[in-house]
Amino acid sequence: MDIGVKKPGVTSSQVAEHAGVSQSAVSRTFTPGASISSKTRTKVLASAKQLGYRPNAIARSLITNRSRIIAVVMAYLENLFYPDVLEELGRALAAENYHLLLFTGFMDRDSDPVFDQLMQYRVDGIILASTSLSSELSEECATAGIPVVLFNRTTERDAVSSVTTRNKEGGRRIADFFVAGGHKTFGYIAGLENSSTNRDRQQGYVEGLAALGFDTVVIETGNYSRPDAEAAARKMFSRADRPEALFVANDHMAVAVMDVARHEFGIRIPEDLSIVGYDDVGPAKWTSYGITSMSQPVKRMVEATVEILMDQIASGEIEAEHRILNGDLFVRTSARLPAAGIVMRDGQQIYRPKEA
Amino acid sequence: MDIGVKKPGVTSSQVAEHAGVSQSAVSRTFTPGASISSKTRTKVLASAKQLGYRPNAIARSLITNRSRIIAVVMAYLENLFYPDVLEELGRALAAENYHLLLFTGFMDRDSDPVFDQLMQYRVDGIILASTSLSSELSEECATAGIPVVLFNRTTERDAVSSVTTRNKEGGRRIADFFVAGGHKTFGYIAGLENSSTNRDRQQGYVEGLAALGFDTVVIETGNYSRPDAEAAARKMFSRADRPEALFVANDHMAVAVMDVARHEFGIRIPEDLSIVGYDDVGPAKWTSYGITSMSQPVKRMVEATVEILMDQIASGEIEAEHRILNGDLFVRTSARLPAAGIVMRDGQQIYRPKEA
DNA sequence: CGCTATTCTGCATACGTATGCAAATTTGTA
DNA sequence: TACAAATTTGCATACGTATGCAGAATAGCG
Repeated sequence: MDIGVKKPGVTSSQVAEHAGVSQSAVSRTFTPGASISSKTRTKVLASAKQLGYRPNAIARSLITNRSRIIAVVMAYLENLFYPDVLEELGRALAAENYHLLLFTGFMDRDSDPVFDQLMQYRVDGIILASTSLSSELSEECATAGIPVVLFNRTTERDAVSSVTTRNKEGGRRIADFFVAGGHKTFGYIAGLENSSTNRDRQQGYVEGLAALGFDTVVIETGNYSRPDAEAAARKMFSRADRPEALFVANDHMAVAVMDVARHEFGIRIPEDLSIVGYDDVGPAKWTSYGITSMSQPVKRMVEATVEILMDQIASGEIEAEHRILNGDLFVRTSARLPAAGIVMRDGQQIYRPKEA
Repeated sequence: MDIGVKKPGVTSSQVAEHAGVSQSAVSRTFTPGASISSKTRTKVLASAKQLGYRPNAIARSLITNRSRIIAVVMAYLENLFYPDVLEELGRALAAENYHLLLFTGFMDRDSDPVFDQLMQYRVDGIILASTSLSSELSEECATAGIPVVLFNRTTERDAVSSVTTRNKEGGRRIADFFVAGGHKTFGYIAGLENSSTNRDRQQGYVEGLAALGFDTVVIETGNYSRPDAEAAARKMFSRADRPEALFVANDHMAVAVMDVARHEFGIRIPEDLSIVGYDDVGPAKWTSYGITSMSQPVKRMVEATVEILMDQIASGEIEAEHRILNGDLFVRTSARLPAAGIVMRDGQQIYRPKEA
């Protein structure tokens, strides 16, 4: 069925003429807080409805110099953590009357074209949630004077805002948990080696173990990717010194690692091997996996992210702000339980070594 | 660190002045195919680079009446199928120099605000990939003269374009597969009852079974949601006439159903129960599940979607087009195997009852 | 070299809205 | 009723770019 050519679109001037007022009046009708009498307002609204008028956001942006668009850069969505974040971001931004321009589906490191697009649309803010290509891109954006928030990531120079959780403490808590469970040998499946999350989790874990008297940690790298994690798991489980406690840097990899352990090596979990993951994302909760996992509070992280952006947009001041939130170690069936320290909260078991 | 107030942004006029040419010349430099000598072009490009100029897409949109933005509406991203689609869409649209405005994170059925936003940004096209809120919204958009494509969904009145796979044939193939595997009793866990995918899959399945002489199919409804699917599974498995072959309307639910079957009811898969899903999405391939599943070719579906949109945008003609693609039944470990009909393709087992 | 045909260029204007300013209207008060 | 104060209104202009048009520059050709 052919509906024909694209309709021209109703303009404020047309509405003005139809309502017998000036174009300014129409504009003011649709500008909250503008000076307009309720009489003309209703008159305008009636005409607008009749003509099917909707303010042209493009034209508005041009004059206000505000696009009400936030760019979100996520290199990949394979790890369910990111779709979760995206969905929550959609909600939070919509509540603030902002919109979400998504940049995804490019694995390569050519951040320049992305940056170009961002700049061309004069986005009001940028959320960088991809683990790679953050550093250069964030520098560029900050230089351009656009508010940027790194999501679940930080950079060395902390000139750009970020929202993260206490990854180092998380790693340390997992070390505590393993040792409290009576484990003696430890392994780690690393994420992307140059990512801050991986660095912090690993450091906290290794330091935590060292503080408890365990100096050796067997390490393989899974690069936060499923195939790499499988390969890492195979190497890990083929070692003569296969550890009995294994921290996998995120749940996305932990799922793969568990599959390899059980179905390729016949390892029983948690009898032969304890596994702890990170993110507490969907599949971790599925009974087939039941992964004991450090949570990252997505909702609160998103709220903090949006809050920072809104503040910076409103004030025009780009003052780097770092929000660091707390997670909890949700205890399920993938790791041996310690004798003490497990408490209930909201019907879930979490590990709290000392009363906090 | 405070970088100060937002930079004003370099305009084409400033570049023009710096390069000693007119603003038109600058515009033409950045408009492919415009009439400009290579001499002035290089001059302009030099000045542009020096000043850090980037064309303002907002202003450009205002005059060309083309935003180069495609709106994508996805109610929820919990089912990994949709993040997959999103990632692929990101790639495909970027290749055409289009951008992706994402609307997600609203479960409620208030489609009107969404529609308002779409219209305000004068998007060049709309992709509706959420199973709910499609009908009304698509009507509205079509009336407004904006190209719309329904992704993985159709409506009764087929005035609006759509991209789907042969869901009815898929259901039928699954019926064939089950019967060929020697099953005698059959069940179905339904998706959203008013969705076209669910309707077609169910119809094909039931008709296929009937054609083979089996008239009773036990049905529970999971609404394409994980919690609902778990509840449906519990009801299904508590029945006296629990079927031995169960088609679950998508993999997202099938995973939940398998977990309930194994861990709550102690049902062995595939010894006691054969399960087949739909979508062939991530977790279906994980060894813990190994779901035999009808695939939907995401990449090709996305290509078709973008192609339709680009055609309609270029021609200005909104002629409803329906692309229906083929899927394959990927055979894994969740269902008993038939004696014949399984062939290898690209290292994967698929079910092809007759040579096609 | 002179003429025409072609390619480039700049001028002016348009896109649809927001907003400062001054005029017009309404409201409040004595 | 009369006047000041407060509110509302319309006018004009600006935002940054694209583009039709006419004139300027260049190329082509005998």
